[in-house]
Amino acid sequence: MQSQQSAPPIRLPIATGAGTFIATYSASGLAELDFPAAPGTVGQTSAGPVPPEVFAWHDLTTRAVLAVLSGKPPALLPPLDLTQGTAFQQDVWRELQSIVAGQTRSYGQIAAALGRPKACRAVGSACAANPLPLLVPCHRVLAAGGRLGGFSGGLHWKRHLLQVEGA
DNA sequence: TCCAATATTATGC
DNA sequence: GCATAATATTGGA
Repeated sequence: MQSQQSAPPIRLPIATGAGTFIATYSASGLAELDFPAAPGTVGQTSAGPVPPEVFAWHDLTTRAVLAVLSGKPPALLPPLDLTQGTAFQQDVWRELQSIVAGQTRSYGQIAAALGRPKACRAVGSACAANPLPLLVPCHRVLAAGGRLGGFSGGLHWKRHLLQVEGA
């Protein structure tokens, strides 16, 4: 890369009934989505003008997040920038997006779908590194036997999301 | 290159 | 149910 940083990440808040999420956009699309942190902590949202592209992405992201929180699949998603993870992680995230709302799969199932049936633990690590919870439905991945595994940002989110989806 | 950690799973008690 | 071993992938020293 050149020494010039012409495209710094842009952070925008998403206000929902459950709190304010923070969406981070790169030059390629939505790069990260954070759960509401401390109450009142909106974080450093980007100052200055927001590029038209990002503004359009943020509109799609906002609607998608609100839809998922309501237990409905997002009708349209902004371009996702998943170039930060390893090849294995990107493979896992791509597999997660194929899970339909209301359906659940186990870490072992995801691992098997990737051709590594014994990589269940690695799949869990990949999910933990998922920068886009909700949009990449890591909350629909359970441990064997239908037990809840873990979840970044708190298990209560995972439980709530599964409940509204009827899973 | 080696070591330790992990959002798992299977087995044994 | 709880404890233990095994397995794949990652990140840091």
